[in-house]
Amino acid sequence: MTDTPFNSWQSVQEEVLARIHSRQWKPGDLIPNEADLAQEFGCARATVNRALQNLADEGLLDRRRKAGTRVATHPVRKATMYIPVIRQEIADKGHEYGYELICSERVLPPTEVCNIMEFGRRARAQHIVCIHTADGRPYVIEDRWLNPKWVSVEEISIFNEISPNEWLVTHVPFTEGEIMFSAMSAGKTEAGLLSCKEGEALFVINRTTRNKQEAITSVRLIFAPGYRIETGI
Amino acid sequence: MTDTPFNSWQSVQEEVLARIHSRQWKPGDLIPNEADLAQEFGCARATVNRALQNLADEGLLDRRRKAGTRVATHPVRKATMYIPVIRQEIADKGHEYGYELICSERVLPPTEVCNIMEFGRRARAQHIVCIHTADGRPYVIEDRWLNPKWVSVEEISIFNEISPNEWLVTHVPFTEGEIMFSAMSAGKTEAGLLSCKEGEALFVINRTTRNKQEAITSVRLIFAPGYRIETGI
DNA sequence: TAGTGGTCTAGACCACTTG
DNA sequence: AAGTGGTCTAGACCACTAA
Repeated sequence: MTDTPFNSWQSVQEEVLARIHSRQWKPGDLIPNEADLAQEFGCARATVNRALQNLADEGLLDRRRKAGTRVATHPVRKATMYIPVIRQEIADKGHEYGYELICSERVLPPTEVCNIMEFGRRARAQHIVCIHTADGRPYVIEDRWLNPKWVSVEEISIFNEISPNEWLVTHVPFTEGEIMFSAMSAGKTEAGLLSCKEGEALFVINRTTRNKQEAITSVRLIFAPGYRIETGI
Repeated sequence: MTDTPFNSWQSVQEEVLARIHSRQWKPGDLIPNEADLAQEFGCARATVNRALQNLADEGLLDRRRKAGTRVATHPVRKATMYIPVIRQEIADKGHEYGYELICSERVLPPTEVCNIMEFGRRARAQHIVCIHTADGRPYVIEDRWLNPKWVSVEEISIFNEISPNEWLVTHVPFTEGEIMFSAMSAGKTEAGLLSCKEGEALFVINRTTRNKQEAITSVRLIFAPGYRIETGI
């Protein structure tokens, strides 16, 4: 039992972290079980559990029933990226937001999009291209395919005023999705829309959202040169 | 009180999710307090708390004392990217891993690096450039600066055999860090090392790790063309 | 100042998994 | 079979903050 009791799960977590960082508990080491730690720290087991579970969620501990808790050998670095609505992202940076609809058409999607969204080959879908600007400068191209089942024909006219990016968030719920980060060279089209040179390196986010397996929309966001996305570890 | 009791926090979470997805509880709505939900679901308040807290962590609910719990109006999409050790990432994809040290020198870092790592302007640091290959093809360039305080001169020779990326994980603990994703065009150097054309778009990860504020290392990972990083939402 | 979420406790039972 | 983490409960008190 230590002299100062650890009466909050945060303080327990800090103590455990300190022991890991000081290498008193090294990667791969088995640490004492919850009951023993609770006694040592002078708190309830649930409190220890909360702390250890949190550290395990963050990837610093490996826990298995019966096998016990070990310090992770390869602390998988989890980086959590927050992906805001584009209008907010621009406003948060202190710039004036602008939006322009470039094109809206109901056509047969390319097979690549059909595959991702699991569409039949003969169904038309809504294709929308628009651009978001910050202080008048192009910020990102939004190139989106919409499953018409989730957006009625009447609703589509709203995209003259509000970006699909923003409208969908509050009007169509989703249950799962995938997201992908990559890089591409600006072609003639992108260079024109983003007013940059052909061949410049652009940051790209692809995102598909679904409601109970069924695809709602698939979007490709092509950012102007220099864009980057940051977070803490 | 519903007929079927919800006796696990997961089932409570599912029920709450179902109500959000069915728009019974819409974005911005105030939902009942924990005590009421506990009674309705026939479980303890702690169980409801666990479920709601988890949903709040995922960004689907906004919770504030006294103000209550609301369905998030702009469900901030949190994407959690898992950043494995490069050797493992390549092995997981079923390729044969290779590693080559390109350069290791103790020199004055450029001011850009000094700023990020908060170095004095006159202190030398260890600069290491190496390359990771998959089935013999260049996969990623690792361009790293090391704070000499954390790695002794004797230890540096190990990087002939093991990449800093892998060695650091198990030998030097860190407490915080920043990570940044971006895109760049291949210059002459990158094109040479990655055997790609000059001007191709490359995906880049910058990462700095610290131990109690003090910078340990700052690395830039420049991936071969076509690299992308994916995750679920 | 009152209502809400945040957390702790002590005890209990269960689920998993290793030896 | 037994040890470990995972979770539930009921009750309690606390911390924050909107009204």
